[in-house]
Amino acid sequence: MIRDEKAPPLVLENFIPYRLNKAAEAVSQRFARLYREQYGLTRPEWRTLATLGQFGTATATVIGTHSSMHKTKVSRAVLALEKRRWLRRKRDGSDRRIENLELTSAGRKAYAELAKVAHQFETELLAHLGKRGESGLIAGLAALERLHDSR
Amino acid sequence: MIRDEKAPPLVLENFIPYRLNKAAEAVSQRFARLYREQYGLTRPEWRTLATLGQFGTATATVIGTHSSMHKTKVSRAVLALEKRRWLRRKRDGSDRRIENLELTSAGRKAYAELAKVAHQFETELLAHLGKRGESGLIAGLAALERLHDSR
DNA sequence: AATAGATCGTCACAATTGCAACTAGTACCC
DNA sequence: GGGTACTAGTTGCAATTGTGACGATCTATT
Repeated sequence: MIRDEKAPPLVLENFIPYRLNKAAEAVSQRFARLYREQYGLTRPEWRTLATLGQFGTATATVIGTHSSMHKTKVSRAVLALEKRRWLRRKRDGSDRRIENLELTSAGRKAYAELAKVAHQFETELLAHLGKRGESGLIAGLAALERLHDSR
Repeated sequence: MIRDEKAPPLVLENFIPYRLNKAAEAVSQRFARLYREQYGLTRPEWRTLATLGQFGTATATVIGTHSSMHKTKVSRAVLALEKRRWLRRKRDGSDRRIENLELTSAGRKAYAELAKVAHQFETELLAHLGKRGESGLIAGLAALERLHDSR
């Protein structure tokens, strides 16, 4: 048995949190180009659009919870999408603190296009991973989600 | 066969890039607490320390490449670690643009402690994922890395 | 119905980051 | 060997992000 006394205590490129972060970053960047270059959206704006497209109507707080964004990020993204006339604010009948947000028809159109782009990106991504990579990644993510949800 | 015509075009919480990002973020945040609360390090500082601990000596450029950080981030992290007297700059004999960076003994001590913390964190993380989650995650990350390295 | 405490969204401010320009130095190459 | 192009690292500035406080509103308690 050979023992290497100079082995570094930690090898960054093998360290799971680092690898996970780097992989996520790379995927995000690649995907972001699709909505940034074509539509000029930022990531918070994209997430807001996606949430609203999915829900039909939502408050800023709901958007933040659903898309894991801080409320100030949501606030700014909503403002930007409103300026672009992709969403509208409607006051709530029973609670005047709340804004019920919904996409305009232009917003729904953009959402439909971007949802298609997103699906295609995901499909291609998974295809490139191969069968084993795909099922592995999905199982790994599910395990991480279970871990974090239980805290 | 029932068909739901109102199914949203995209469900964010099932979208792989989003899930990957969220999982990575959560793991990072949890790990960051260990070096932030105990040592007052930022993430760029931690990565710089880790790289330098691993390599013994490295230039700022090498640190950036190895730890996937922009050179300005490295520059600022190096300055911070230098002020803390955890690293030293040495001029290169043959190229005076280069700074050969190395940890001081205080830096090496901190690195040794943090490397241990890191390993422990990783071990516990993987243990919590279960056998299937662990091997899946590793296979998935490997597949993503192959994909990105080949671009 | 008055008060206390929570929630919703926004804003001002500070910290962090990224970009582009810069200085200093090296390499090429005619 | 003088010009040109490249590389290493830093800095100033702008954009992005996070924090804390705020006004407005709602809920619960008494």
